[in-house]
Formats: sequence, structure tokens, C-alpha cells
Amino acid sequence: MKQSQLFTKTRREAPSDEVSKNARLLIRAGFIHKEMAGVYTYLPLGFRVLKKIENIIREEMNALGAQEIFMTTLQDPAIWIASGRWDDKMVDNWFKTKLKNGNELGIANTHEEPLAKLLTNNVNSYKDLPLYVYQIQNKFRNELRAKSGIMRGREFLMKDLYSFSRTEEEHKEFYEKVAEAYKRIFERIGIGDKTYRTFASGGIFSKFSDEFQTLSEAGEDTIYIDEKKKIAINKEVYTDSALAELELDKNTLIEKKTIEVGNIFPLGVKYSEAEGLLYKDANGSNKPPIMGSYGIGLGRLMGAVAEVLSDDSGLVWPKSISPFKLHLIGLTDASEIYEKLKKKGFEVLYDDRDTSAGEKFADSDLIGIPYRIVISKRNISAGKVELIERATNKTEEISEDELIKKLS
RNA sequence: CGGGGCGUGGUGUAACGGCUAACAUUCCUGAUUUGGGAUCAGGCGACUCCGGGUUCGAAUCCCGGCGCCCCGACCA
Repeated sequence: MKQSQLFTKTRREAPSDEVSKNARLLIRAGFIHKEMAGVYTYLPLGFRVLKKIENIIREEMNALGAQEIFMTTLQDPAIWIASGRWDDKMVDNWFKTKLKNGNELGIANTHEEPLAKLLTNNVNSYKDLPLYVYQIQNKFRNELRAKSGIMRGREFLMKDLYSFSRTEEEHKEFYEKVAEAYKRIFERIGIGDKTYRTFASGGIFSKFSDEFQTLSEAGEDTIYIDEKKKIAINKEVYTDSALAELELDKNTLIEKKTIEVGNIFPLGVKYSEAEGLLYKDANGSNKPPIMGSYGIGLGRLMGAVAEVLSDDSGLVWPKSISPFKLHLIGLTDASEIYEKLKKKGFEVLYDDRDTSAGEKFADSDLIGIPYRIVISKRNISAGKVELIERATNKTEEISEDELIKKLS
């Protein structure tokens, strides 16, 4: 795409009403726009990143054999009353609204209940299980305090996967497969080396749940890492007995601040029972499936990447989720090579604007596309193009053919 | 929800209770320039968050809202 046609512009200065690095950079670079506290619009560049994250997650979910659906935002209170979670004393971050006739409605903050209820239409036999269903959909949570830019909002896009299994073993096996898939997701998104599977509080269904925590000073969590085992334990469950159970040695653990980028946990049969989701086992008796729940906040993940991988001059996107693969900087007319690269299938942002070189470089640093190609009279006459890697600043002058070969 | 801070052109800032609310940037015109946010000239753009009050006079002081940020609490 031609940058002259991109309707967003970069800003020289960060807005005064944002402190967090992710929001300051993403707003300056024109990726997001704040509508109100904890509520952000994704602009063309930001939306492209979000979609790439979404697709990576979707691929990994599909590889697990999960099926994608898209559930509603408006929810029937009856379904929630059945599980006891309609009451504001039980779930205090509900957004609720009313129909014209005065009847109350819920605005989705999660989907365990509606999905369990939905599946009563589809699951009858043990032969229908195990079943894995996920969606990528907006969640609304009436947080007392939104904070940290796009990392803790009141409206946010979330991937939520739910598993329905027949036995504890079957559940556990899938649970571990999801943990592996999550590892792959964070690796593909470029923060794998900074992300730890972390034991956290398990609630009523099991002793522990598992969080995926990414190292960052901007994080809200504190974890204790065992570097050798590549696992960690959250401060909220950091007790001597928990350490003993997990076979972690207090003396080798390192304390770090982290961002929770994913969470998986067992639900037991609480919601299947509450919603009357039952299947006939081989003996013909009714049983509730054992459920598990697996979430990733996409906006938070994007914010975490912005926090963790940016530098002083701007964002630094990993190749896998960058809004474009190449940033073509035309210090002279570069439309010929732009067309050529496009034809080869590259995603190119072509800075064709009539502005100074300095401004183009500064904007390019800020936007953070992994590869920059500079086209100027100087290198055109030498038959070369200049290729610069955003993350390392490594620069080389190569021919067009070499460039295409290198990047393919 | 408790505590703290802050609300001034699109953005970032300034202005003693007193002149037509200033500067920078963005944007528009034109000239000049083209390898790190260039230069010059001209121009557009503000009910100073809202509502009351004090005062001859309020962006400035007082009261009440609302909004935003931070700390804490909360976060199956």
C-alpha cells in the first residue's frame, strides 16, 4: 500500500493522557485510537497486526482439532442464573442492559455458560465427545480501573477455547496439548523466549491453573522463575507447600514482573451440570462432560509485543505479525520496484510521500516494519538497493534480484 | 471503590486575578530543498471539560459534576 493513501499519520509527540509505553507508541505510530478509558479502535496498521495475531492463533487452534464458532455479545440472563453467576455479588464486572420491555440482558464477559447451554442441542452421546470449540470475539468487562493502554481494557478481543471431555485423563491430555499450542503461539508471535508457563491459583476445580507470563516491567504480575525447568510460579500461590508440591527450590527461583498473555484452567463439571449438558455413556447413564477453558487476549498480546520488543525510536514488529513485511522508502521515485515487489507477493508499505528523508526514516523507525528498503538516486545508479533490518539496524546494499531472493 | 495528580486549537506546552489567550507542531498556499523529523514567507484552527459562585474583571480563586492518568484494592 502507498503510504500517501494511509489515512493515519504519525505523531511527533505521545498523548499526555497515556503513560504506558504500548499505548504511547501505538498511538504515535497510528496503530490505535483511544475512544475512552480502556476502549481502543484499531486503525489500519493496528488492525493488520491484530488480524495476523488472530490468524496464528486460529491455525494453532485448528491444528488441535478445535472448531471455530462466533457467539453473541447479548446474553440471556436465564443461562447465567442457572450457574449462579448472574448475581453482581458473584461476578462484579458485568455490563448489563435492558430490552425495551424492561427485561435484563447481559453483555458478554465470557462464554462458558452460553456455550454449555448451546451444546445441549448437539451433544447426546459419548460418541460426540471429546469436543473442542473456540471463538475469537469481543468481551466486555466493567473493570473498576482500566489501565496499561491496550493491555487491560473494558472491551477487548479474546480467543476463548472450551474443551468437553469424557474422562479426567482425556481432559488432562488435551489440556497439555493446548499448553503446547500456546507455547507455539507465543514463539511464533516473537515472545517465546520471554514467556513462561506459570502455576497460578486454580480456583475450586483444581489446585492450579496455568498462566503464560511474559517478562516485562510493565506487567501486573509477579512470578518466580525456575530458569532450568523453564517454568514459574505466580506470587499469588507462592507458598512453601506449593513449592514443595511443584518440586521447586526457593533458592534457585528468580522474581520477575510479567504480563499475563494467556491462561488455561480446568472447569470440572460445574458449567455442564448447571446448564444441563449431559451425554449418555456406554452404559446408557447420563454424565456431564468435563470442561476446560483456554483464553488469550489478542489486544493484550499485541500490547505485550509493543512493550517488550520496541526500542527508543519506536516499535519493532516480529516478521510474523508486522502490518507489512517491507517498508519501501522512496527518496526518489520507487514505484517500479514497488510494483515488482507487489507482484512477487510481498506485503509492502511504500512511502511515496513528498516529505524529507529524515521524516521518512523517523516514521519508518516508529512504525517498526522488520525490513526497510531505501531507494535513492545514489543507489539506483549503482544498481543496488539498501536493505536495513529494523531490529538490528543491520544494513546491506544488494541488487534487486538478490533482495527478492533473500526475502522470499 | 479508597488515595494522589491532571483537564487550554488536532497534538505537545505557556500565560501574575487585568491588552485581541502565546509558542511549537500538524494542516493549507507559495518558494526553496531532498540520506535522519530541512529552510523561508503567508494563512486556517480555542465558547480555556461542563455547571454554578466570588470579583469591576476568571484559563487562573471557590463549590459541584464529568473525564483522563497513576498507586492500592479487585481481576473463575
